[in-house]
Amino acid sequence: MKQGVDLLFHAFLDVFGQDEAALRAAKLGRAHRRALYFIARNPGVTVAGLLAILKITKQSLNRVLNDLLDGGFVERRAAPNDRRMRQLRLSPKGAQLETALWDAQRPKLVRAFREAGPDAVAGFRRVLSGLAPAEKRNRAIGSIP
Amino acid sequence: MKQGVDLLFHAFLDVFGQDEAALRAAKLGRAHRRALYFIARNPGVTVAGLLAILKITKQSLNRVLNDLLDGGFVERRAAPNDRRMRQLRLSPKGAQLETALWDAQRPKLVRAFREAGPDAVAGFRRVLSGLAPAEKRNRAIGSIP
DNA sequence: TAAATACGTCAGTATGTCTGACGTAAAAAC
DNA sequence: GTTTTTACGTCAGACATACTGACGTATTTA
Repeated sequence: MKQGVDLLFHAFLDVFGQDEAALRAAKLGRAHRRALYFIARNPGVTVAGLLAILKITKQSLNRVLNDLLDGGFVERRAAPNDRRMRQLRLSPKGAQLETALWDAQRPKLVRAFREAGPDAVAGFRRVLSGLAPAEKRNRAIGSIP
Repeated sequence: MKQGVDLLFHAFLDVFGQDEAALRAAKLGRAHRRALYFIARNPGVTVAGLLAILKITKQSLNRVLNDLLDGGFVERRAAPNDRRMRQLRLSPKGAQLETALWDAQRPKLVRAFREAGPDAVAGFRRVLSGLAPAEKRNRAIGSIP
């Protein structure tokens, strides 16, 4: 079982620990990359929703978010039904960056998934779904499905 | 595929992001916990070996390692065959802490693994093995198997 | 109108990590 | 047997990320 934890650690480093040139070019760090990724995954997610995903504090997110807003990577606007909430989505510029970042790490994932085979991938998902907290197994709270 | 990345992120947070009371009681942080874990997993690992696992710099590790040495959680001694290398292992006190930490997170893993079933676990390992860099798939360089 | 909610921000702090430079002991190369 | 390389330790300074706590604002709900 500990072997599984080892693997989880290394795989996570491999997927999320990369130091992309495209990121540094945009003067962004890994925290920005994660935010960007989950905004892309959950277009229209609210600030509270994103906080729940990233599990960081409002203050921590705000710094990152302001960088992304200042850089024009993310757009923020009031939710139509409740104007207290702010919905977040990628700008075209942000989407372009996200695509570039994703394309850079995609081959590794494709290869791993294909080499393992569909049954292994199904098992991979089942185990990780059991590990991740129940509320987070699907899309984020506050996102528009 | 991105769904798999989402899962990996949340599962990692769940497994490695915990803020154990036992850690704070020992005045240690998550970086110490990771070092402790991988020393426990690779008894006799060298400093360079541990660096390769954690993928941090020598200076970063040294601060963490010194805390662990000062606290009496880890023992360091020269390798018999090459006295330039230092082998790291847990002290009884360190092993005790590691066991306590592990026992705290174990139930979650046991449950996830059991609920998913052995085939799913096998798939989980296959996929993660494909994601993790090849050199790290087994035990660490510098460890005594 | 009053209270609660969702968010933004200011200020200060802790943690974890980095680069760069320098030093030491031991092994390997010559 | 001297020189070079290796493996590690350390000092100094910096940056990135995240935290706690307090306070302000707009908007919705009671």
